[in-house]
Amino acid sequence: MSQPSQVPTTRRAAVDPKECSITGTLAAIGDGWSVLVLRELFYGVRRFNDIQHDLGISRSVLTDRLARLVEIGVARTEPYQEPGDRVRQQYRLTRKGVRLLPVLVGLMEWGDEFLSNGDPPVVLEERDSGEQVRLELRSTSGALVAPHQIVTRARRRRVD
Amino acid sequence: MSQPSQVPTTRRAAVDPKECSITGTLAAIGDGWSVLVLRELFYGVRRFNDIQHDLGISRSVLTDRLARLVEIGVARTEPYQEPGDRVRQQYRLTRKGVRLLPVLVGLMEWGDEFLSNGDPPVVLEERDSGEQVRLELRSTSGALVAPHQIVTRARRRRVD
DNA sequence: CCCCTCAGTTCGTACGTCGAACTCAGACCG
DNA sequence: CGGTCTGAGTTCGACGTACGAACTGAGGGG
Repeated sequence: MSQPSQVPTTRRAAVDPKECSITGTLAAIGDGWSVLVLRELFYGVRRFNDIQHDLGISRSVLTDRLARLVEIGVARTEPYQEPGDRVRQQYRLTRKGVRLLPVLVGLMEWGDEFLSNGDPPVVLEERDSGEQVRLELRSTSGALVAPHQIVTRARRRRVD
Repeated sequence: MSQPSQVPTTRRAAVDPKECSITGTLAAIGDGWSVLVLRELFYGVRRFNDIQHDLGISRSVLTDRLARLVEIGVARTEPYQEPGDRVRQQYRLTRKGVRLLPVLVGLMEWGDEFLSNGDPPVVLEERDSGEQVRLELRSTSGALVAPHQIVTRARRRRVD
């Protein structure tokens, strides 16, 4: 630690707030509807009307969000054809979108703990084993880390 | 799986979208500014003006967000007194707020990977060991789980 | 007594979101 | 060939929320 262990009232962050990836990620998908659209895509809902129905989102906003998600490479369109119907487009997560899953899981676990009284409405399981999947903070040595044991450090530090 | 292994175009989610903790969590803290305020609190920035300065958020919105975070129990006020100044209030995370850390870490790691080209501006370390901390999806047996190996299952299933 | 700082509050403007209605393309029906 | 259905958007006016800038209020210092 660069500071003595008494931490009465820090004035500024040790980290330049501009240089934090959280800001960028939020700018990309931080809007509440985008996250819910991503959740739908992860759940396997891929069609415009189905997503719109599930979320109760306005169609214009859904159009905008889907376009944005495609634009930033988190989702992609894919043609499909129902028998006896014309070709239409559906939406699927890309690898880049799948990588957002930990965020969704984090939101879910927090809600499970504090909003659903530990009775999760939805559980995540590993496809093959059927074992439950959870999110964990671990150090490089593989040990579990409690949140309050974590400190931040700027890689490219700026001198104010 | 309840469906055959060909998954051409699912129509609806296997999970009732209303019964997902993601919705509730987003309703609580899903607004973009709330997340950034939480980040500031996690970084150790505790004072109104400092947060406002760092984020460039409007003062009225910051007042509102801090009040909401306190109301839902994610942050709390705490008096402090600078020498030769009167007592003022600052804001700190509660345990409930600290439990949101995995969400913040998830956002950060995604941004590190896709927005900063793998060159993270900020790293998380375990306080004592100095080892880097990462977020991992693991099954109950402790094995790492790849995102695409995960399936969802509703605990209280509704019959449509 | 005036001025300073910090922590908000107030206010008018501007932008985002909403529901409802409309458009468009293709397939089917008779 | 005309009418209708469906999915996927687009358009539009009303409303709500966020914004910056200015103001308030409490206490300390010169």
